[in-house]
Amino acid sequence: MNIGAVAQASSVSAKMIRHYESIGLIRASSRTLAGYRQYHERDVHLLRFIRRARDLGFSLDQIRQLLSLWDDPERASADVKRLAELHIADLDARIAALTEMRTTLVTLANACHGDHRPDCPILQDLAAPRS
Amino acid sequence: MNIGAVAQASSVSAKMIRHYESIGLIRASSRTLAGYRQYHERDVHLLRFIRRARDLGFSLDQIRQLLSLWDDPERASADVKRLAELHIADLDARIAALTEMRTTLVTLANACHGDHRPDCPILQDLAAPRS
DNA sequence: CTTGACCTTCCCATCATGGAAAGGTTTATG
DNA sequence: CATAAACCTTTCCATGATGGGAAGGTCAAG
Repeated sequence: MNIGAVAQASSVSAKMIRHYESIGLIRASSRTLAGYRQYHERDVHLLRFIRRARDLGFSLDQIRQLLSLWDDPERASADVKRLAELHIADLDARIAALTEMRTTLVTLANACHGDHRPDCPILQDLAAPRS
Repeated sequence: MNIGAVAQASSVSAKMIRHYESIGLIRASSRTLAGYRQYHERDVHLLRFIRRARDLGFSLDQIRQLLSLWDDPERASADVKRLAELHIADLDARIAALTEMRTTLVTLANACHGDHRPDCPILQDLAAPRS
């Protein structure tokens, strides 16, 4: 399989496959005489794993750890769970930060009459000195 | 005031003040003979405005628009409100995406016994082909 | 044999921020 | 006055994950 075929099969762009190779997240594939990368079915599995982990918000560094656990038949599920829980805590923090922004903004937007008048609590809040 | 003093007073780093100047978000300040940037109290207000908007998650591009509305005594509050509501929608989308990741991960983590055994639903899910 | 669809590498851009280097200025202190 | 500390200046580089595009080589079908 050429890179385009694996890309399509794994939903990871060719661009990203090359990038993952360059940063050592995946091993360099073999090449044809012309220098084309050659892939196999197991590479599709690997890339799908990566893609799925990305979709769950894991960073490439975390994925690196997940992959090494995936590869290790001796792994303890506790190690995987710990990684997942760290990531959940991270998601929680981000969600909380965004939610706080949202709450403040909604309050401000509700206070803004939103008509032709220049008077606006949103701008007033932005301009107010914080204590 | 030198840049360090404004930075402290506005909670915007000197680095960022120079950057905002370079991208035209704020106007270039006057300089001393030695080339030091000179700022005044109103610059502190401006930078605090920017900082506050950043804290609320507005992008620099959105802040550019907010600033031009702030500067415009003829603005309609509706214009500000519209910007805020667009941003709220954006926050909602991001919160929803993160929450979905979180939900999935929590389910997986709960299913993982998290002990010494290698057996792990989290890795199984990551490795499973998506339909 | 040409055309189009692949592939290659390399460079650049995003977004907001920070680090560090190499050098000039100002201020306080011995 | 000399020197050191604490400023300031510009310029280059890095982050994280991704994409765009250029310039050029390869392969398969018409």
